[in-house]
Amino acid sequence: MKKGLFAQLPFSSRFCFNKSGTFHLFSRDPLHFMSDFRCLSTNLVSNGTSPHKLWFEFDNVNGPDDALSIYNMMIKMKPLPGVRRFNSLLSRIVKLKQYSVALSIFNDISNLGVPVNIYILNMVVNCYCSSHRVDFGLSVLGAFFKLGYIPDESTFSPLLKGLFLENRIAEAQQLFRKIVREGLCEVGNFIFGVVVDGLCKAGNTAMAIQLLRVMEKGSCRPGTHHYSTVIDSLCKDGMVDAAMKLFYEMPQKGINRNVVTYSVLIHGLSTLSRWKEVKTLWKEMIDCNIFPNVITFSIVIDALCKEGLVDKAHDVLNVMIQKNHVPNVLTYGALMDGYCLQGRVDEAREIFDSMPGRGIIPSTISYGILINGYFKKMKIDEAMHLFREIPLKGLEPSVGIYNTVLQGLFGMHKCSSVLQIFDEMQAAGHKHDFHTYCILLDGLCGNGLVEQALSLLNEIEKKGLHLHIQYYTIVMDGLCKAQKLDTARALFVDLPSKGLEPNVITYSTMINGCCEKGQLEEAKDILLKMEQRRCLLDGVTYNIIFRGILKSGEFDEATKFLDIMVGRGFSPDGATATLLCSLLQKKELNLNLLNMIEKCAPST
DNA sequence: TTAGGGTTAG
Repeated sequence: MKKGLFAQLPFSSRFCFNKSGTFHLFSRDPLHFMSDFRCLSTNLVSNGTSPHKLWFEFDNVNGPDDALSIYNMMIKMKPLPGVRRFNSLLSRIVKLKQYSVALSIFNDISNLGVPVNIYILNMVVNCYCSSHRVDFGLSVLGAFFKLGYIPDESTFSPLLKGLFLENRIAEAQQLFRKIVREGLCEVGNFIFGVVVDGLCKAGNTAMAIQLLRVMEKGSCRPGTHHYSTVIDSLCKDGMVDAAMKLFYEMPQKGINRNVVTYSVLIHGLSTLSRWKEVKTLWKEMIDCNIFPNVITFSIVIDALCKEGLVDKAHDVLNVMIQKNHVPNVLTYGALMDGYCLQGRVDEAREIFDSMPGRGIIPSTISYGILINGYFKKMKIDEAMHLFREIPLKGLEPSVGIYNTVLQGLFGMHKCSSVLQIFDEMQAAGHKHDFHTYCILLDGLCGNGLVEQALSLLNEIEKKGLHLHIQYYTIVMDGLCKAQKLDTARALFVDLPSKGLEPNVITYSTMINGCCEKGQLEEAKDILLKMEQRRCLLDGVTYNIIFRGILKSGEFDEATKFLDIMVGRGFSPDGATATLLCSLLQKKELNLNLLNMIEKCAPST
C-alpha cells in the first residue's frame, strides 16, 4: 500500500522503507531543492478532486499513512493546491514529529514547482534540527538569503535547540551571542526560553540563572516558563533550597507561578522526602487558586512509592479520583512500581489488569515494570509470559524491555535463555544499546563466566564500537570478585592506552578489589592517584576505604579516616554498619572509634 | 520554550 503510493510520486526512488514500515530519505544534499524547485512538473495527473475538499482535513492526519494519502491526492490535482495547503499539511506532520516524512514531502513539492515560502523554510530547519541534523538546518540558511527571506525567531530557535540537542553547547552559546550582538532577529521570550532550557539540560543551571539576570535588565523580562525551567533544573541538581529561593523571588518580581512551577518544586521536595514542605506548598497552591493536575498527583504518588509508602500512594490515587482527576498510564505505572518494590507483585498485576477497563492501554513501560517485578520475585514464567504478550497486543518490544528480560534471566542464572533472547532480539532487528552490553558483561561476570565477559569486551573493542569506561569497570569488578586481581589490574593500567579515563566508580572498584585481597597499600596508592587526577571521592568510595582499614585492624587509622570522612559530609552506609556491628560483637573496636561512631552516626 | 514512569557499573 505504502510502496504503491510512492510509486506514483515523481521521485519515488528517493524514498526507502525500513522494517517498521516508516520511510526515510536517503541522505542527499539538503539544498538540492534549490536547483529543482523552480522547475514545474508538467506530467501531473488530475483526478478532478477539488482542493477545497481537502484543506480542512489536515487535523485528521494522525500518522505518516494519512499524511501520504492526502499528499498523494493533493499532487494529483490540477491545478496544484497553493503553497498554503502544503504548508498546513507539513505543519500537521511536524506536529506529529514525523520529521523525515515532512522533509521527504518538502523535497517533492519543491520538485513539483510549488513555491517555497518562509514558513515552509522554517519548518525544514525545524525538521532537520529536531532529527539531530542541525548542520543541514544551518545550511538551509543559505536558501533564505538566496530567496530574499530574512531568518527570524522561528528560524533561529530550532537551530539553537538543535545545537543544544546535539550537545554542541559552545556553538549554541556562540550563535546566541551572534544573534544578540548583530541583531539577527528579534530576541523574545521564545528564543530566551530555548536557551534557558538548553543550558539547564546541558547541566549549566548556573549560566541559565545568569541569563535570567541579564534578561531582567533588558526589554524581554523572564516569565513563568523561564523560572519554572530553572527551578526544575536546580531541583534535579539536588539544589532544592536554591530552587525555593527563586520560587519565592517570583511574586516579588511580579511573575506569576503556575501549576508547572509548583509541580517541579513539589517534585524536588518529595524526592528528598521533605513532605512537610510538600504539604505546605500544596495548600498554598490551592489557596492561590492553582490546582494540582494529573502530573502533580503522579509526582507525589511516584515519590511516595519510591520511599516504600505504597499504601499512602494508593490513598493519594483515591483522593485524586474523588476529585475527578483521571489517572493515566504514568500514574498507574508509578503505583505498580511501588507495589513491585515492596515485593507485592500480585497487587501490581491487579492494577495492570484493571487498566484496560479504565480505558488505559498499558505501554511497553507498564509491561517492563511488571516483568521486572516478576523477575525480582523469581516468577520467571509470569515474566516471560508477559514479555511474549507485548507483540500480541500490537506493541513493539523496546530495547529497554529486552534489557529488562536479559537482566532478569541472568538474575535467575538462565544463561542459555539469555543467549536465545539476545539472538531473537537481533533477528527481529532490534539494535542492542549501551545498557545491553552492560547487562551482558555484568550478567556473565555474575554467573561465573568472567572469561566470556573478557572475550565480549575484546569483541566490542574489535568491532570498533564506542568504548565506554563502564564496560571496563563492570569487568574489572567481576575479575576482582573472581579472585583475579592481577587481570583486573592489567585492565585498569591499560585504560589510558584506550583513551579511557577512570572515573570515581572505576577507582573505587579497584580500591575495593585491593581491600578485599588485603592489599591496603595498593589501595592507598590508587587513592593517591585518584586525588592527583582530581577525581572527587564520593560517599561509596569513603565507605569502601573505611571498611578496608577496619578489616585490616588498624583502628587508630580508621578513627582518623572516619573523622575526615564525616568532616566532608559523608557517613557510614549499610554495609559499613553491618561490619561495625560484627566487630562490636567480637569486641574488637577501640574506645576512640566507638565514641566517634556514636557521635557521627547515631542511627548506626 | 517549562513538569511525571521501568532497566542503567563501585
